[in-house]
Amino acid sequence: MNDKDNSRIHNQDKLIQEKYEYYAETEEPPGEAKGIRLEKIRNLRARGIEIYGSRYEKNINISDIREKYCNLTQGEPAGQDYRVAGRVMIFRKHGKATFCDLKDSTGKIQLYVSLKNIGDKPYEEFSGLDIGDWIGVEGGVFVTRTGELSINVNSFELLSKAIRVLPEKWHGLKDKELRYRQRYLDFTVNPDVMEVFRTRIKAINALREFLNGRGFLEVETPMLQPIPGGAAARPFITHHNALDLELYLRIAPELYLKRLIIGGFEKVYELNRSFRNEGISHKHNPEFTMVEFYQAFCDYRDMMDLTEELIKFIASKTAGTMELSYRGKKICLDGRWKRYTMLGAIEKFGNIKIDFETGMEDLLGISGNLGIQVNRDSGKGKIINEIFESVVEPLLIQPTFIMDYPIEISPLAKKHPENENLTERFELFIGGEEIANAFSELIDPAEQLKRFRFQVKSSDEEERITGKIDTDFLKAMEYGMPPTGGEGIGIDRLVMILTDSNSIRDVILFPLLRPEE
RNA sequence: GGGCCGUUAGCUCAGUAGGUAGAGCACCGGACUUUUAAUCCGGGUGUCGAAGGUUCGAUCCCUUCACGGCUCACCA
Repeated sequence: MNDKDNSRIHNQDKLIQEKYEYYAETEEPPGEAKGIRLEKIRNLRARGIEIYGSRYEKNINISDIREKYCNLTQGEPAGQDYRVAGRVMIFRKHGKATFCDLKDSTGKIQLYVSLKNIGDKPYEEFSGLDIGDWIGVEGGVFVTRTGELSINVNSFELLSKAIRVLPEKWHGLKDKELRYRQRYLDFTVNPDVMEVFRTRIKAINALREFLNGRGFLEVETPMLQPIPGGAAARPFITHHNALDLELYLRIAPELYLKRLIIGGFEKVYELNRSFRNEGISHKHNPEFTMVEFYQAFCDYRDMMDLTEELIKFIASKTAGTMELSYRGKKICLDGRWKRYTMLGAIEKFGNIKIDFETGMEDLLGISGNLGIQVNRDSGKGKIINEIFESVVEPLLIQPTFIMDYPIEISPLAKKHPENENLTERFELFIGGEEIANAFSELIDPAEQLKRFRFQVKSSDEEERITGKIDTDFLKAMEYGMPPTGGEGIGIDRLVMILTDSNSIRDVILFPLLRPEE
């Protein structure tokens, strides 16, 4: 051993010494297992073994091995060596031979490591590995006596050492809080979780593929907005120092996308993260993903057709089928989806015949009987919507469009030509959940101003704090906005349905949690 | 924000009519060259979420708090 090696080991020793102190002093007291592993690291380093390695030239994925050798039989040599890399998940030690499972991003495969094959010293080193360590191995593929496709390891390399212990192999990590807080562990030990997010990624790719294929342009508009608009929600407030400016995280990209339509873009979309400073539930995360798309010269009926095609396309690219299972219920996306007006749906599903001619006292009586808390100052439209949500919404398991929403809850939608109390707006429901919201956009700036004013007037104290009217948007509209169909789809909710997830947190990689302590 | 439930070993969970705890996996020591949650022998590694209170004595009973889950409300 030369001086250079000596000083390297000395430096490593010093480093691990510091590390040991770091864990001892700044973290929770190291449990025995971690203490033992730290001790182990010290020993490995004293022997000149680097425990945090660098690159490893792997030449195949585990899933590719499985695919390539699915027909390999016992005793038949595969005849070629491969280099794979991954994380050690479990050991089955048998004295002078060891089986273990190696996991990479594509799958798991069994390793067979025998003293006879790799030699005394490497075998001893391999025996010192822990569950959770990352290693690279080189060896040939074969099938064991029990029929398990395996790699007969000729040599291995430690790529990175785990000094914390992975959760249990059999039950995995169940504690939801730990799963969300330490998502990396969730992925490591609960393989289904990665599938959920692979589906999410596929759905988003399919969405882009579909919209790009239809000539929509993907754009990016401000997330920091001086006036948050496009939805009714409380925003997050932030501040720009240099401009000394109060800014808000967007609650929707709507008003900026419409500016683009005014500017001459004909079809645009934004796959956006929006932020709403409101309650957290199994359906709500403070930041969430949606797509908004706008198409000039269209109305809400065109958007309905487009939506139906879009969702079917996404389902075919993710689930690969039109039959979904969600919360124990079968959902069938095939065929033409049902379309009802809101008032028609209330009559059909609730056997309640109401409209805007119905007297206020009657409406209050009906909502009262349904146990709905209604503010007496609310307009008829709001009460009708409450009745709809209570009576109809939970029943809309199969994909269903509900059309013609009351004007007072639809400030950005065009007035219905046949009923001034309604708008050309629809929502799509699947599995009892609202998935999409769309309308023929209101393009008359004078009417828009009137609606904004009504919103501000009828909003409560809290909403009024940020209930400023976006006059810059109105100005844009005054230059002339073409008739446009616009829509928003909640991506998280859609993915929940595609993956049969009960909570939005199960489809968001890092859902917001209160920090520990 | 309201209601209900939970928090015990690294993980999954038992438990104590109040006498400071236990099982599987993981871990440590030993045996074992084709296992599949390998097996066999030996070893509990813990501030029982936190702080008060009651008590001779609290992980257990009471109060408050923290965090989480489910649910209702608001919203998408």
